[in-house]
Amino acid sequence: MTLPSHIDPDLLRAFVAVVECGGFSQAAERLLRGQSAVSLQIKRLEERLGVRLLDRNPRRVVLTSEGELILDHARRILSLNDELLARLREPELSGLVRLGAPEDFATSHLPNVLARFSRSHPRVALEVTCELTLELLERFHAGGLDLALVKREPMGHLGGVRVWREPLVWVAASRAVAETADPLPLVVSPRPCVYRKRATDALDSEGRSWRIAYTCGSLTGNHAAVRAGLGLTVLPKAMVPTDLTVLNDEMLGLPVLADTEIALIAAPQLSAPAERLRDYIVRELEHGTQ
Amino acid sequence: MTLPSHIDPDLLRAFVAVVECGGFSQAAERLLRGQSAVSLQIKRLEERLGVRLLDRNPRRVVLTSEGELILDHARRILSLNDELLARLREPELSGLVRLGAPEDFATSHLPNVLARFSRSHPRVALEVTCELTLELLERFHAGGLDLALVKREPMGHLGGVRVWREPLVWVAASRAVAETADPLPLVVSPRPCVYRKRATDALDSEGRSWRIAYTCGSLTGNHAAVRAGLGLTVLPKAMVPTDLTVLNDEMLGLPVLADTEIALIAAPQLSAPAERLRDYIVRELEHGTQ
DNA sequence: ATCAAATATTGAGAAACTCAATGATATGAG
DNA sequence: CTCATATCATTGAGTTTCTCAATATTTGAT
Repeated sequence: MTLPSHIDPDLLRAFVAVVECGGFSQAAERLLRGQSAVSLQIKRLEERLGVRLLDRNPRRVVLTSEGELILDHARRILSLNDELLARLREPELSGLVRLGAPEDFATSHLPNVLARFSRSHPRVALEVTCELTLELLERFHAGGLDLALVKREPMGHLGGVRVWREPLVWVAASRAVAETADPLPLVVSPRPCVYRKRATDALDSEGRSWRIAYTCGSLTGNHAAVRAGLGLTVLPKAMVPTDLTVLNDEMLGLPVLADTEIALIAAPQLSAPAERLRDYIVRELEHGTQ
Repeated sequence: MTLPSHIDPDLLRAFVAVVECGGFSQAAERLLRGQSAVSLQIKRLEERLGVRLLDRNPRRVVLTSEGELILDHARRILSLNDELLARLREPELSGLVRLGAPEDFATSHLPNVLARFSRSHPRVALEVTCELTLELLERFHAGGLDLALVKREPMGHLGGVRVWREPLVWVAASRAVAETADPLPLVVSPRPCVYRKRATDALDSEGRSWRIAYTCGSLTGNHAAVRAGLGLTVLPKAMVPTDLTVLNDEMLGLPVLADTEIALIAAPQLSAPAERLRDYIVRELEHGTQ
């Protein structure tokens, strides 16, 4: 006996209705269908799946263990189904969404997500602002952004939903840079930069001396400086340019860095398009390295 | 024009196939079906949804914006569908899963989840161990647990997947306890307790003096002590017994506490039932207050 | 035993689906 | 400009599947 490759949602709906109503007849009423139809639907479902889903007694209907196993799935499928239809019913979204993001994130993981979003919402204009996290927060709280992706200190209470987590690593043009230099030369973004703080705090707590060798507001500027051998920097693992070297912590006595967390924060009363983008980002990034 | 309430997954599969193959004919081949069938399927889908999904040219097929909007959803529905079927194909799971959890979590949010799991996997035995987080970790690393839910310091690098996050609050029998007493009397679990450390660290960093007034290994024991006015304790917000009072931080000068994070960690080579439970817990708790 | 309440079955009619063949259309080579 | 070609659209017949209404069967309580 071979299982089919598709399950008719109609059958699943009947199944869920029977479970929730506690009987075939009540379910039939709710489904605006005859009792025999429901009976046959359940029978069909059971036949196709090759398992018994419900134990029928004249008094009550109870789930078998296979029924339990499926119930969750069935509900999820139905809710996706409904969501899809609901989305088609509502008019096409249009408007402007102002999104803030740190430059590194905006140039690495974000573009694909935004591109897909934009293709399915051609009348929504996206305005992306790239700044350092603390500046983004300022702008956000001043009402200048609908949504912002910010680097969150693990302790932080900014609220928001975490959408990304990634190890932070030390990066240099070659191992030599870290081996020889004693005040460790750092290449980082200017002052309120989260990674900069993360790096210097970690070094301080190990009593290792450091100095700022180069500072540049632009990410690629910093990459260039590192490439030129001016010093080390700190980057999320997935964003290390291929021609730079990740420094293995233990070997060089560099401190371990806490993971980066990127969280999405949203203004109190979002417009419909902003709300949609929020949901989209959360869902798309949800599988980011946990 | 009224939308139907169900979408035939078969049609969605055809739609996705056309998008992925870049054409009706290739899709037909993949679906083991005639080209006209695919053409009609797409037509039906478009008619039912009331939107045009694909722009057809003899050279290539491109998604409309509505198509983009749906594609994600369609893929998700199909993958749930497949997952459900895959699950039915495999033999019934059986065996033992050893799960560790802190007592508070094990008595609050966990039971429902485990009950549902157990109903759909009647041949899987669950052995739940309640201990303090650090003891759980010890036991876990000694190979004594397949899965463990542990309180994670936000900084922590235990790995694992976060499954729960909840504000931590100060709790007492009445406001009076915190107002009058100067060395703040605390009711907490014995030593390696995460909350205990969280509380005393927070107090220390504000220079507020405290003393341990009562210590008990059992959660309900601690509740009783608090109820009797012996001191304050710290609890996740949702777990405060109704007859105890949550102390509003600012008023009493109590420090703000970082959120609790509960993470699920898993042994390297999980048995099939343990793997299933892991997935189940992650999914079920995924909507816990972010 | 008998009854009441529930589900199961049956057969007929309607609807939907697939196929194979044919029609229509845009693209690019000559 | 014309035509060959690859591609999707349409048509009509045959088949399968679904629903309904009526009827049979099952089960547990009295």
